[in-house]
Amino acid sequence: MVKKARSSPRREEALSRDRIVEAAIELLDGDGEGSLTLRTLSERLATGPGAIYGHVANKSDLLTAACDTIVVRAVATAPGKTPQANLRALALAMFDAMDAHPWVGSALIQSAGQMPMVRLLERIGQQLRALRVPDDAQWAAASALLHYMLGVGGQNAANAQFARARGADRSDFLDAVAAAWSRLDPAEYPFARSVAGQLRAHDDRVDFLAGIDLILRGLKSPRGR
Amino acid sequence: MVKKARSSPRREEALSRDRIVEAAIELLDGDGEGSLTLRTLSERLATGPGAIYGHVANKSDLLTAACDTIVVRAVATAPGKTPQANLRALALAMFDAMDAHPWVGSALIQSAGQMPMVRLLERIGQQLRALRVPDDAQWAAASALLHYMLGVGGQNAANAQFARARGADRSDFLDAVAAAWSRLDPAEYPFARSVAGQLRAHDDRVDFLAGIDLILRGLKSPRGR
DNA sequence: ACCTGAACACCGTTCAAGT
DNA sequence: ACCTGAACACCGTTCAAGT
Repeated sequence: MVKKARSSPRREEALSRDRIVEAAIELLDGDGEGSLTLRTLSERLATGPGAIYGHVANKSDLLTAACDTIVVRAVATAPGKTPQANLRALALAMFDAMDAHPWVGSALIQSAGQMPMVRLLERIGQQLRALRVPDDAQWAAASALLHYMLGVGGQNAANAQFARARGADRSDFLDAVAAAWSRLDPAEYPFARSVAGQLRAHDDRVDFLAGIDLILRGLKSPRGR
Repeated sequence: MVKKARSSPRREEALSRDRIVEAAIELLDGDGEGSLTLRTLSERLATGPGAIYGHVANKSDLLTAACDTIVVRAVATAPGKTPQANLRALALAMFDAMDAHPWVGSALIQSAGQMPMVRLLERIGQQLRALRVPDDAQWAAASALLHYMLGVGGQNAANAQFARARGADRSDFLDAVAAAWSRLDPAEYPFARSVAGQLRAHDDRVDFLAGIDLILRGLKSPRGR
């Protein structure tokens, strides 16, 4: 927790991309998305802001690299017995990663078409092949699963940042949302109001998996109207 | 296209929240997410940056309000014959809105728990009730549909911004992504590589609807393993 | 009461100067 | 070759001063 104890914290190890990314993850995990600044980062690395650009193209590249580090760990789950089990395990691993590192959700969305997203898409696609999903249905299925995960992750990240900005924790945030939804016009917002009361009781992790299962069920049922 | 023709462009109409939001939308649509600045906005409104804070709490509030304006229009679709038809129409209206205004996707994700998102959730929930989805399954279904839409929208927004940053259009961007995916290790990324070639041929709108239909199919099929 | 716009406290990024 | 850190061109936001 001590921030600058030593007056001349000369670096022992040389600056490297890995060390920079690692420090960025620590910053993001510790104090949220807003705390990652080229200045705070270079301070933590005991260097100047310019030095970082020797190893990283720009801030966006850095964020994608940090995100990729987390995703690599998350998708490296032990293979299960069935493709369904693998998909569920992958989904839960990603949920847990995005829950532990709330900034990953938004970084993942921002990294459209780049490595972290491709890793995820690849794992999903491979399990769909193992599930013997027809070739012409694989893309739609993979895309649905991927975008669903991205949506949940992005929303999770927004919630976390919103709560942090108000100095509140997740629980206070949910209370505030539930209260706001309860104040909506009953004639116009019956569903939101009915859901508001249950908002607090829900387990996001269970809900997330229920969404995955819903999509997987759709995959097994016959196509066409 | 002329930016400052008159030297003293005195405002005719008084400043109002609506006029500010309207100008913000024009800026966002015209030059992308990065172009919305309190300074550019106040310039366009022929006032100082401070004046805007009399009608809008902060930039985040402004972005949410702009997003809400678009969402209100999009969800106001004529009722169809069946709940399924309504859900598909709602999904397509949202896709078209997020396609025409690429910044809406990220604004929607950022506005966690606030009006634009609630409007969407409410429309989805009402159709699920009409579909006679059991009470205890409504939340999971609504959440899956909502998060899927958010994921696609967010990804769309990221693509658009990425392409704009490179001065490329959507087509160039897709070419670059397809080329990058084709360069991946065939042993490790068979799925991404197989999909890379088709990337250009896909119609995002059709794919989006396919995802919605996949979730709806899952809803109709029996639960449990 | 509302607007104005200079000022504050930041950003990401660059690049001459150092080692 | 690599690091340093001042400097540049911006941000969102505030607030004394004006009307």
